[in-house]
Amino acid sequence: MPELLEVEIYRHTAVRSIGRVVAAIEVLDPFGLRHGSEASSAAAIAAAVVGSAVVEARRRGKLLLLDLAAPGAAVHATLGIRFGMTGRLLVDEAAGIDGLLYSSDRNDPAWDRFRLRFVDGGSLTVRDPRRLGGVVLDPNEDALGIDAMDLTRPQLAAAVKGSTSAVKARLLDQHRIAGIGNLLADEILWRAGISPQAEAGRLGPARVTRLHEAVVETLRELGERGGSHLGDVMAARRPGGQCPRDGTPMKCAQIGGRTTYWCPAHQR
DNA sequence: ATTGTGGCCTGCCCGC
DNA sequence: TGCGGGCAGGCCACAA
Repeated sequence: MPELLEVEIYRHTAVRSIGRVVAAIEVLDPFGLRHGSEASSAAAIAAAVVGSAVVEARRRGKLLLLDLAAPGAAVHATLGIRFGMTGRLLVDEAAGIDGLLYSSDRNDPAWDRFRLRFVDGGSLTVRDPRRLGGVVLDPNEDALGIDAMDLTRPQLAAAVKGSTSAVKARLLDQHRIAGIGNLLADEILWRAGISPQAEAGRLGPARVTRLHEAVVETLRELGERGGSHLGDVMAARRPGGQCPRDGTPMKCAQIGGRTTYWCPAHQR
């Protein structure tokens, strides 16, 4: 569920854990510890974090990063948290985001997958029904591209240059630009008036500029509104939906492996 | 190297 | 009411 905007909210929530020493970890599920080549064991995570304090809460794309240091010492470990499609973050049992769109308002403690217990009695919890998220010790942050919040026009131009794939697939490629998910991609392309199917490498300078402006504007505006699901095109992302700009029936197809909606009239 | 595909997981909604 | 199918805001391993 979370795209960059939601993970940024989680980061703000995680700031409340700064300065607090970890007493123990709880792995309530094999959650995430199976995750790919970067998988970490519960024992390795415990050894790295117990007795240390969270000193910084950072974010790169959709990856939340908690830096840990022993009292008076330098950072020696970083805990990376991925939220998959349905993960939430709770600190001291308060959810970072309430009333999520993607599923019901249920918010069941049975879905708790990972927890840091602090010596002050509080906690930081990852709650993830579908278990598509994960926790990794010292993740390779540079495997992710530039954070979409910091994206410059030249960086966007470099990200699409020479690619034969659909522009939407490029926007979703976390190795090049980190943080844009399926809903943000559809909103950005709708605002830019660019078809998600357009070949990335064939976008001219004017279209790259428009796309960059749409990225900046979309992140700012939807950030102010409070989430990736609050875009103008969201209501039209359904069978029978009509473009909010010109009333044209929206098209729907799988692009970049994800369900995509766009307006065939004004997105070219 | 790039690009596309299948699969991982579970909850929810729709139609029968 | 119960059940099956399809869908979901992500990402990884794998194949061509």
